[in-house]
Amino acid sequence: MTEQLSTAEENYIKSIYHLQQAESIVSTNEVAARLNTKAASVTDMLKRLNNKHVINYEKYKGVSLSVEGEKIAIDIIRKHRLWEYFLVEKLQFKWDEVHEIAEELEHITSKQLIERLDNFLGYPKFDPHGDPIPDSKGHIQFQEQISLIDLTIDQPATVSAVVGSQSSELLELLTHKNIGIGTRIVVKRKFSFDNSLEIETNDNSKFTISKELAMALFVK
Amino acid sequence: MTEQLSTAEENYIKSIYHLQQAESIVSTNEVAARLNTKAASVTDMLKRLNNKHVINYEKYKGVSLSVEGEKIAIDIIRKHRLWEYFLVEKLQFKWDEVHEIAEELEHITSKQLIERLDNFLGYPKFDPHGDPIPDSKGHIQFQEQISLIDLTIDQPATVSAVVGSQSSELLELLTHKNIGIGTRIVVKRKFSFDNSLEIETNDNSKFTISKELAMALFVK
DNA sequence: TAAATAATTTAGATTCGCCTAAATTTTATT
DNA sequence: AATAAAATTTAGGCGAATCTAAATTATTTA
Repeated sequence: MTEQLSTAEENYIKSIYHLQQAESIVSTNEVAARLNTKAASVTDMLKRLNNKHVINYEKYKGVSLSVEGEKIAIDIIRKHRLWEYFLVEKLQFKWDEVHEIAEELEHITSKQLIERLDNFLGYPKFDPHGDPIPDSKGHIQFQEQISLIDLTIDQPATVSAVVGSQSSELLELLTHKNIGIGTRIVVKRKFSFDNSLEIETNDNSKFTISKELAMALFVK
Repeated sequence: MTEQLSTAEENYIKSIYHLQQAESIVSTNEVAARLNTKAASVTDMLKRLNNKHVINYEKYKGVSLSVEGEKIAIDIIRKHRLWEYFLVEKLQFKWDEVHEIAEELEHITSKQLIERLDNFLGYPKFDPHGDPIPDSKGHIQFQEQISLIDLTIDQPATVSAVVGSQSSELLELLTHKNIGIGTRIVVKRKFSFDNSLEIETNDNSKFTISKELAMALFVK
């Protein structure tokens, strides 16, 4: 289909994909900020990617992925998230240690490799951060994720993502409270004074968490 | 210690290492042939690597690895062979399918990753082709390997390498006879007429193999 | 050993991916 | 709407890694 892309090209495509989640048209400066590079370098690359038909780009008009480009982006994301899953589940890395390594592994080209890895891992649907892993056809299982703060009382749910998962302070708190991706939670009471929640988890323990923490936890 | 090396630089170092197994001083043309590149490109790179002190190089005098360079080479080979082991043992690849993929994986930089992978795999000593895997300190367990054709009668041994393992004809024959790396073999008789051998394997089957096959099998 | 041949290096280009500085276009503000 | 500010692109350059063609050095052979 498409010829081999360089690592740099793949990183641009991935960035544009992620930026497009917020707004369908992405600016040169946004891409530059995300990739820690200069706007002039981005313009250069956009011209090249445009020639390869993986993006739609017009001078001064911003950029978006073509259908082809979106396929490529999803494929890279699939690889990234499968490797993250592997690193956490098989090699015992913590979920906040795997991103950098997966950034490298996601550029390994073998199609066979990723299919077999997927099989070896048991076709996981979500990565260690709770983000969905696209399947081999590029289908992404989108899911309603709501903040724990908005969860109905007595409605069981599973922690599927943590916003700001890069913060070690947050990680410390979660470790202490024994909460992670996959933890089952039921909200038992809501205290309107400070918006804190009384919750019950997996291990039958019942305790209160702050508004701040509840807002950082997403469940499905 | 040393700054980050590019993939290209690492590949040059690895090539020089392997070529040095045959002769301690390696020529520009030998490197060029091994890397499918031109002699002029090699000269360029040798100058660069020389400046980084990972090789010993003098114009027209050939090249050899410095102590530092050899460490780097062994580290890359360790990564390559561990990944090959992973691909065969965990992802069910055949041993003749993994080289290319490992060529990419060997350049992933994380030290932690490779140590954890090693642990996950159970600290294997030999890769699927029977080549030794250097340990985390760079020690390589060298082993006497002899051709099966030279093995003493009634002396049990284990298949540790196959020469010409890239040939699919050979692979076909080995699959049919159910012989692979790790197969235990005892030579029961030698027939001087055609130098064929009667052997007994793991699974208690007894059969004859040709001189050609015996010469391709190495045991320890 | 002198000439022929082979190996290696140098010179000069090219592409990729990046940079800075200057020019241009778009957007926001008065 | 005119001008100021912000965003973007162009121009020109640089280092890495490669190439071809020409020059140089080493080796082989007659």
